[in-house]
Amino acid sequence: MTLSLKDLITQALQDVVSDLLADVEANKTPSVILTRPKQKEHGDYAVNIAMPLAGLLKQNPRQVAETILAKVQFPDAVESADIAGPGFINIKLKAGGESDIIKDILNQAEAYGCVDNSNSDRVNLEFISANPTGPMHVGHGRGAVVGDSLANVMKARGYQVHKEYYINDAGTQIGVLANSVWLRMQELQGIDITFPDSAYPGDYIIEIAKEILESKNFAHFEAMDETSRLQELGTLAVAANMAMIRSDLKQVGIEFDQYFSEKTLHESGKVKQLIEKLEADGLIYTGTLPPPKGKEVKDYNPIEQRLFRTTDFGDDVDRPLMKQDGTATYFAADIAYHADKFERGFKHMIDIWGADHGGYITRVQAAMKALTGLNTQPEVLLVQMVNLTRDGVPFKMSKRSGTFVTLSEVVEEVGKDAVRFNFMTRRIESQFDFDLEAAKAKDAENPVYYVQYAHARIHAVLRKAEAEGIALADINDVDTSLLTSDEASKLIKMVMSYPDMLQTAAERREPYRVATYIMQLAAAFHSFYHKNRVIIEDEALMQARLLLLRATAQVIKNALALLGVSAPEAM
RNA sequence: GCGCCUGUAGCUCAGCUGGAUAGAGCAACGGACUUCUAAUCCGUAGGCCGCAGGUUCGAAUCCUGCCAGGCGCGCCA
Repeated sequence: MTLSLKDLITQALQDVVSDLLADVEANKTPSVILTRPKQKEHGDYAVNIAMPLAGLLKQNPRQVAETILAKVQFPDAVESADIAGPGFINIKLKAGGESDIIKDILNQAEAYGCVDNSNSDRVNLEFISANPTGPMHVGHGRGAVVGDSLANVMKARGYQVHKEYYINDAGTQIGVLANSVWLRMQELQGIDITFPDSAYPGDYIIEIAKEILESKNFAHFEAMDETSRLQELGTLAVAANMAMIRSDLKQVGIEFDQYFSEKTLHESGKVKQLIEKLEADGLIYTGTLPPPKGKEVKDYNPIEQRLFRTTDFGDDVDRPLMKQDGTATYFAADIAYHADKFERGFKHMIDIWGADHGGYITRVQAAMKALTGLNTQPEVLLVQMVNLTRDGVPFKMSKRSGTFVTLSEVVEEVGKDAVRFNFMTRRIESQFDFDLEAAKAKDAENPVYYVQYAHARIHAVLRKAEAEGIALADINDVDTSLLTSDEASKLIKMVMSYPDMLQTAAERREPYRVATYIMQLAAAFHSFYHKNRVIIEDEALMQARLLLLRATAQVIKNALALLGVSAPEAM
């Protein structure tokens, strides 16, 4: 891979900076960062390197900038470099200096923006992990879409990403599920039952009960003792729910590399072994936890139990790994799970959790630090809650009441593309207000149509050109330096910045940047479209514009693909 | 009480890890279709960047303290 013009300029400046600092005792050399100025008058690139340097060299910034400019050897494509304001260096490129890049875009096609790096560490990306006790709701959907897009973005930038779904198929909620199904089965047999508040009320439970009764008759379960009956029903119900979840996921275009069952951790003895190891390492002691803060605890009775010294590794309080009845806590299984990932060779783990699990981060990280000695494992991304409204009226989602809105329902109403794109338009740290009616509306409020329209519009122009018998010139014969209008320059800059944007999105785990970028790119195109007619008499300029359009369409398509959104050629 | 997240235009949100005059969309107002898709574009108006201090050449961005909202805080998962 050759260095881009931006890299060459950066390098040229960096060399001078190192040179200047050679005589000065500096702890670290400030790095040169080229930015795109907002104002056009400030040139194509701006560098602020003179400012931090001024302090180290004990000169004023403008003076430093002058020294730098006197020494630097810029590449030929640089037209001029001027000092401005408090000490910025504004760099102006020769006309068309960068426009050849759009040829690269077409040559690279689907690969534009991607890097190949098969030597990179493997990354385990765990997301969604919704309990297999019911269908996924829209809140899960946000995590799902964010996780899948992040995986795509990171893969594009050379990470080896392994997508994993952790199935919480052990624990009390499975017992509740099994019992709920059993009650519905009895009900279906005409037996009079009372359905307690503690059971899952959703209609899908009835569906599962029906399914089970179709494959095995009622007498089979009736004859069993309660424990084994609930065990078998739990297994069947989990399988049914997971099938439903997988189908929901397929509907939004998400597939996992691996579904990992919590139950297998218990059955294989991994959880037990983990506790034994921690005991052997002297990380567990007998103690009593203080009462929880904040809320009134009615009948708090202090219990002496075996506690894991997570506070030694940054946690707020030590954590129990075993319940009073001797079974493992969810936490114990979760550590075993993360330890298992580590053993499978993943030194790098990313977990995407809902905001309601925020309090869980420090203890898992503390536990993994204790087990592996690594400091930053795992990385946890918290996705804030989704607030559902219908025409502005809050819509509660609750599995208990059974009135929750499923992801599947929303996808059916709104469409996969709209759901996926909309969920990506905000940073994960901000809560998402999702209005069902607004999301259903196919109007300008839905940004996905805006960007898809840009793509379709380009293809309309290309179709028109074809219909008029205009042959696309060979890429190498097109003179891109003819693209000098303001709108063209902006559009070129946008398509050029795609790889940088992707890199930032991957490094910072911020896939929403892709969505924001596409909207900006689409805006730059629409603006160009209105001011620059493509199919015109001037053959050379027309070919240049056609090339730019093709490059733009390619970038929109590539970027949308990362978000799992289609790029229609006609709308 | 403690921890995490958030607070930017009437509304929904960006703001490229400290840069130059804080930007979009929606809503409001005014323009642009006999010409490649008006699901679009152009313009006008709209801002104590929650509040108060601090750090420095420079702060929406970093630090501290408040205020407001969300989430969480026993052997639930």
